[in-house]
Amino acid sequence: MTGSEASDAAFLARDAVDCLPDSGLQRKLATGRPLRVKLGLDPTAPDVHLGHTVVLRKLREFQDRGHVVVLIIGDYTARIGDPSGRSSIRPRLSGEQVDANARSYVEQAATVLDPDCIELRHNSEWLDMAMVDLFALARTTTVAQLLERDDFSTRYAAHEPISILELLYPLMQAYDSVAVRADVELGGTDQKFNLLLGRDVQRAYGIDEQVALTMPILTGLDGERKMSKSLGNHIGVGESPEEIYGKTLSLPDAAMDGWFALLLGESPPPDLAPRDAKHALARRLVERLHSAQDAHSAAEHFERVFVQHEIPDDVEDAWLDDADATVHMPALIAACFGRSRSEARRLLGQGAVKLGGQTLTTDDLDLPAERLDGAILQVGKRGFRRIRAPR
RNA sequence: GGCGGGGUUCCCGAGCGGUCAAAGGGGAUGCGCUGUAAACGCAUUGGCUCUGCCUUCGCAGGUUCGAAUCCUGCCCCCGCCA
Repeated sequence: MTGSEASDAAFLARDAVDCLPDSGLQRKLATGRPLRVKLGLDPTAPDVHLGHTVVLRKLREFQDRGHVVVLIIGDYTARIGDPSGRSSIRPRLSGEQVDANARSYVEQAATVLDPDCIELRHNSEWLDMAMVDLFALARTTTVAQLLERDDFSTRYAAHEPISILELLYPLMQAYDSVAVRADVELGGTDQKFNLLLGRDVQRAYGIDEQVALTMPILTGLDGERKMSKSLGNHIGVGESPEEIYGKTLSLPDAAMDGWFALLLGESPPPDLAPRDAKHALARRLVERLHSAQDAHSAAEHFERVFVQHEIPDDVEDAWLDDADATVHMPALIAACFGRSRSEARRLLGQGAVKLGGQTLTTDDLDLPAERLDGAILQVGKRGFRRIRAPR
C-alpha cells in the first residue's frame, strides 16, 4: 500500500459522514483497478434536486479518478410498489413510466456526472428471480437484524405497520450490490443501514464486501427537514435561473453554512453579511446549473422584482375571451394562477391582487375588459400576467 | 380463529343528536414588518352564480323534524392472545 492510496482515500472520504469500514477504501484503492461505485436510483421520483447533487458530486470525484459509476435503476422494485409507512400512496409504476423517469433522471444526473463513465443497469435484470433464489437471499438476514434499522424499530415500537415487502427492500438493495459486484456504495446518511447490509449479503454470497460511504443530508428550503420533492422544499436542477436564485434566497440563514459546505465545499465568506453571502450562494448555484450569464440576469431579475418591487420584464400574457364583456375577476385569477374562484375572492379581500399597480378589493369583482386590456395583473408577491383582449 | 382499538377537511387531531364547513396545532397562502432570512403581529385555509346556497367527516342503507355524532351491513387499518 502506498501513500498515494492513503491520500486518495482521505480525499474521497474528507466530507463523508461515514466511510466504513476503517481503511476499507484505502484497501480497495490499493488493488489498482478501477473501482465499481454504486448508486441506486428510485425511478418513482424523476426530478433530481440539489440534495441529490451532494451524492452525485461525490460520484463525480470517483469518476475523475478513473473509477466506474454504476447507476442502478430500481425499475423492478418500483414496479412492485413501495408500501412504506404512511406514504402507501406510492404507486406501482408501469414499464413505460419507469423508463421515462429513469431516462430523465439520468439526463439530469449528467449535469454533474460524466456520462461517458457510467454503467447503467436495471435491477429487473437480476431481481426477477426464482423463488428458491429469493429464499437463498432471505436466508442471509434475520428479522432482528432488519429491525435494527432506525425507522423500522421506531415504527415497530409505535405500533405502526411494517409490511414484509418493506423488510425485503433492504435485502433487494443489498442483492443489487451482489449482482453488480459493487466495491463502494454511496448514499445519504439515511442509507447507512442499507449500505452496511449490502456488505453482509455480499459476504454471504462470497463476494468482496463493498465500502459504505455516506454523505450528509442537505437541508431543504424550510431549513429543517431534509430536501425532498414530496416535502416541497427542494430546488430541482432543471429549474429556471430565476427560481433557483429566488428559492436560494428564501433559505433560512441558519441553514446557509450547510449549503455552502455540502454544495460548494467551502465556508461562507466571513467578510460578507448573511444577506450578501446568500446572494453569493445563489449566484454560484445558478452558475453551476445554468451559466454565468444566467446568474447575472437572475440576480438582476431578483433585484428588480423583489427589492425594487417592480414588474419583471418578461411577463406572460393572459388572453381574455371577449374584448367587450365585463370580466369576473375571481374567474380570471382562478384561470391564470390555478386556484379556485373562492380562493381568488379571498385573495381579493386580503389585498393580494393588484391591477396596474392598484390594489383591488372585493368591490372590484367585475371589471370592464377595456380596463384590463394591457394592464399587469399581480397576485401575491410572485404572480404576474399581462392581460390582453382580442381585437 | 378470539378479544380490543380505529378510519374526520393538506397532515396531526378534537367533536359523540341541533349552536358543524366542523375546536386546537402543524403546514401553506395573503397582508404588515424585513434581507423573498429569522422573530413577531393580523388574516385566510371545501366549492359556488357568496350577507345566501351546495357538497363533505371510510362505503351503503336506516332511525329522526334534524346525524360527523344513534342503528344495520360492508370495506380497510392497528394491537393483543392463539
